[in-house]
Amino acid sequence: MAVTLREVADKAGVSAMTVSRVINGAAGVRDDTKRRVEEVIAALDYVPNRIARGLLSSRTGILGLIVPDVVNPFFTLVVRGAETVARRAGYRVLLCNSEADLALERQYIDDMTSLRIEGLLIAPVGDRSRASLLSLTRRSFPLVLIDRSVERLDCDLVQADSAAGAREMVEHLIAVGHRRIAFIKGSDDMSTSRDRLLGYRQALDAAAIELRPELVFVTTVDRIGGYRAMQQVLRIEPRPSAVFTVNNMTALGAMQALREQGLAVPADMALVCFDDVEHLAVLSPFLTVMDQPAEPFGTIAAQLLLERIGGQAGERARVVSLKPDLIVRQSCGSRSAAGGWSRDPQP
Amino acid sequence: MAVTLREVADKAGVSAMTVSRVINGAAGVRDDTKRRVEEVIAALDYVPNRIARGLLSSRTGILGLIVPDVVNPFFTLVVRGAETVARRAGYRVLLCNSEADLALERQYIDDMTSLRIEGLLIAPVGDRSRASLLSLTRRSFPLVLIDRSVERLDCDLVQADSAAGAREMVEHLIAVGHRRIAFIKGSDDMSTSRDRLLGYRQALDAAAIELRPELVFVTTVDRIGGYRAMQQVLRIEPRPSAVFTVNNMTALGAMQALREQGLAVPADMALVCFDDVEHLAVLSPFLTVMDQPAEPFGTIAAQLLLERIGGQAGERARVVSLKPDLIVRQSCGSRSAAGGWSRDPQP
DNA sequence: GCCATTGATGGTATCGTTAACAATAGAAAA
DNA sequence: TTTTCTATTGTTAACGATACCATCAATGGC
Repeated sequence: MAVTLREVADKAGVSAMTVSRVINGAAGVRDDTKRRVEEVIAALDYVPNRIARGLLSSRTGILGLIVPDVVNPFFTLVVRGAETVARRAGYRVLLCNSEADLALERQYIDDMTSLRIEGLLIAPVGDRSRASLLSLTRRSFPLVLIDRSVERLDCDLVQADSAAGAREMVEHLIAVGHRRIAFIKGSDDMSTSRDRLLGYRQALDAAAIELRPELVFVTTVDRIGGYRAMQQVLRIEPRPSAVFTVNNMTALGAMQALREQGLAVPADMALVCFDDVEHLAVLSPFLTVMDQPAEPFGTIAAQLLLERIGGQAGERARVVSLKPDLIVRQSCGSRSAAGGWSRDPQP
Repeated sequence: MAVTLREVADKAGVSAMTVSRVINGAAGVRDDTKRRVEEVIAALDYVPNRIARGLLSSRTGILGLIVPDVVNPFFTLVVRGAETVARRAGYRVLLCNSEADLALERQYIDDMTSLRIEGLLIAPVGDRSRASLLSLTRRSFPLVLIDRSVERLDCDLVQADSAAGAREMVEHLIAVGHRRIAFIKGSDDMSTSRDRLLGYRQALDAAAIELRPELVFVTTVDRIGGYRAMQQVLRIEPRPSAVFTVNNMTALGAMQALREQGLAVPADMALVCFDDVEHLAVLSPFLTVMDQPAEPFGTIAAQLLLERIGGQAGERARVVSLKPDLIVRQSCGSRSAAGGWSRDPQP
């Protein structure tokens, strides 16, 4: 169907090898031969078959990227960052959406392996992703984890300092007067949930506030999860005065639940979360958040991966911890930093 | 490096062909042989090499998807839709972000062709994408355009009825009392900009309002473009009472410019746009928009593409026009449909 | 008991490209 | 002139999987 190198060779009256040399800019081709071949290539609209090339060289020029939810603005930015770096290095990115489904994630990993991607960037579903990933690390396949670590899996990782971030955020809540603070988190299978719980605990401890297990809600880390969890929060007596949700999507769901009950933020309930909600911040910046540098997650992870592919990384796993940033806006009734507009995105 | 079929064959004491048969579930393998091979496959963690397979069959199982901006929630949803349908049909999606850059787009198209993707979904940069796409259509390569048509390029297309949508939206503005309405649009190179301008014109005509060229602003269809255009709008005397922006990102930028000037929506200026801003609608639904069914854009386009790949589509190009939906909220000072909350996303 | 038939398995060529080596021609050196 | 060299081009094999045909043993029918 598509034009092959051999057809070009025939039409140009040379051997396949000569055409190959022309394509790859190799030396040892006479100028007029080269010109003739190039003319035929242009005439036939010939494009080399990377698949065939890949078979021979096992260099496909493709990187895999698996995220649990492409629609989450955090991951969208990660994707953009990774893609940009990959492109500059001459790689394409094969993007897949695991939908936080372990079986689907496994299938994608197998598929990508089978397509001979040269390396994998992944924000894993959780610790149970270990089995799938282990088969990669065992044969030292280039692999970088994003956002979430996996227990007992020793490999490159780009994450935020979740515990410190959570602690700072909860300390802020305490500082502005909250003492009954609920925490909406994801499964303990995810390192981010564990780490943020730790920070929550530390902040409470430091303020000598008892951690009440009935104020910790476990749910799925998406909008619907946040929505349901907030409904549960609202059934608690006495009602907490503040809620800390584990990420942006759960915060959105939580907001929605509050709104449906006619409750206002921060008047009736303070609300904070991890991750900014990019576009939202522009339009009506009021949610106080622990912003993670999403795009750098992608760029740094891609760089680590490229280094590993290039054999420039040693045996040892490298862990990059990025510092999240507290952006104080208006969602926790803080009087200490009214507005906080200065930290908002510039056009 | 990776385990090959031949290694499995050797270890199992059979020929390569037999292993191939087992992998593909072909008949004609004795049960005990099959079992033995399967054991070796499991033991060696063997995964068939799709690249090699692809070389022989020219079926790589990869679809290409090129969008101008992955971060735009509209395209994010398109991606999700397309990916879901592709996966169900056993295909992977290679996603690339053209960043509305023609040269980059061309490079991606060439790269993907070279990787022997089986079909391409693309939201093209604009009419000037024609040259790149023509080389595909000429050899009837499976291709579906998303969101934007390309002049004089006859191929499958999934779009919204932009003209009708724009007209309805501007008519709404007129109905609630606006007569001096600015329009922030993208380059005429994009069909969506042309079509929406047409709708704008029709609505004005129908109301016997003269279209004033100085109220039409051309910019890039991203946040910064909307921001700059709105700054220009604010310099016009007398100031328009309403602004219609061509998409969600320009609306965000426009909002930002307004906020910086301390202007309120809709009190000081009405604002409407095409595309909803998903997450935003949940948190503080106030922007009146012409919502496009983003995810169906992706699913339908993918279906059309799969049909074409499967040879179930005829010669003729198929054009699917999806109806956008006016969601009236509070950003144009409408009293006729106060709130409009009923149309907002449910959890 | 012999040949046809069936079922299981192996051998070979192939996909498009390239690495490694071979071969040719003309030029330079002897 | 003959040899050696260099520049250019061609040949062969290989990457991993599979289609196609060949082979072989066992079975059944006569």
